[in-house]
Amino acid sequence: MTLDFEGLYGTLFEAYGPRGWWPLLSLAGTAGYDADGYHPGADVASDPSTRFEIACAALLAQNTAWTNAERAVRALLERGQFDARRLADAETSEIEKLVRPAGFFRQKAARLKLLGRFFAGLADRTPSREELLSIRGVGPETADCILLYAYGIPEFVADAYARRLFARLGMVEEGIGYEKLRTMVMESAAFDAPDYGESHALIVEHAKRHCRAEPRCDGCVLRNRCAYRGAR
DNA sequence: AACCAGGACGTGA
DNA sequence: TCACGTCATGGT
Repeated sequence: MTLDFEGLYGTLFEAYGPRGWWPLLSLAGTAGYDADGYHPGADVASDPSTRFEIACAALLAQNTAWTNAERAVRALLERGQFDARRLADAETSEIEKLVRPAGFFRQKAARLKLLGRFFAGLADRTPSREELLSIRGVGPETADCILLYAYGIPEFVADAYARRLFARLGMVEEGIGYEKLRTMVMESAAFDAPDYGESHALIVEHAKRHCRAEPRCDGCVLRNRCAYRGAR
């Protein structure tokens, strides 16, 4: 089986255009950013609070619809402004209240505080993938999103959408794990961080529109390459 | 009214 | 190692 990742990227980019990830609600409405924080073509501001916002948002979005995670991010924004130490020292019950719409709110509140403690101690240093993975609540996808979108480090985000899409396209075996797909893609493609960032956003977009759990193949630009062709 | 959503972790085999 | 249960809100 062949893994034409670059061809897939080209097709999705042509279909959907730049997505402007990671959405930064703290900058929503400012120059280059739309009302939901998306910023196609704009540079990611890389100050500590913006990086911490991305890390928190990535954690809040775990196995949760973005619309729900977004509410929690907005609530945190209105209060803590994503100062890591302030969040680390905040009352747990207070954080729980703010992040409730994101689901798993007790877990996420506790883990956000741990994330705050970590980032407060990090200062200006760039964390390693291993360091991020050692934080309770930060798994491979969250770590890669932080490295990619907050620090501009090239990482392929091999999330559930990517694994489902690639498997349906016949590019990888069914049931492939996160690390294996990440490695396969990164060994096959010489992408920089902006391209990996775009590819992940494009895959999410495509998976939401068409390659859902129950596929909606009408209008899918990948139909002619896909085993699901004609199935639905 | 089940099912799904931009996962991670603890447990037991 | 890996399969499975748990965590929880909100839209379709």
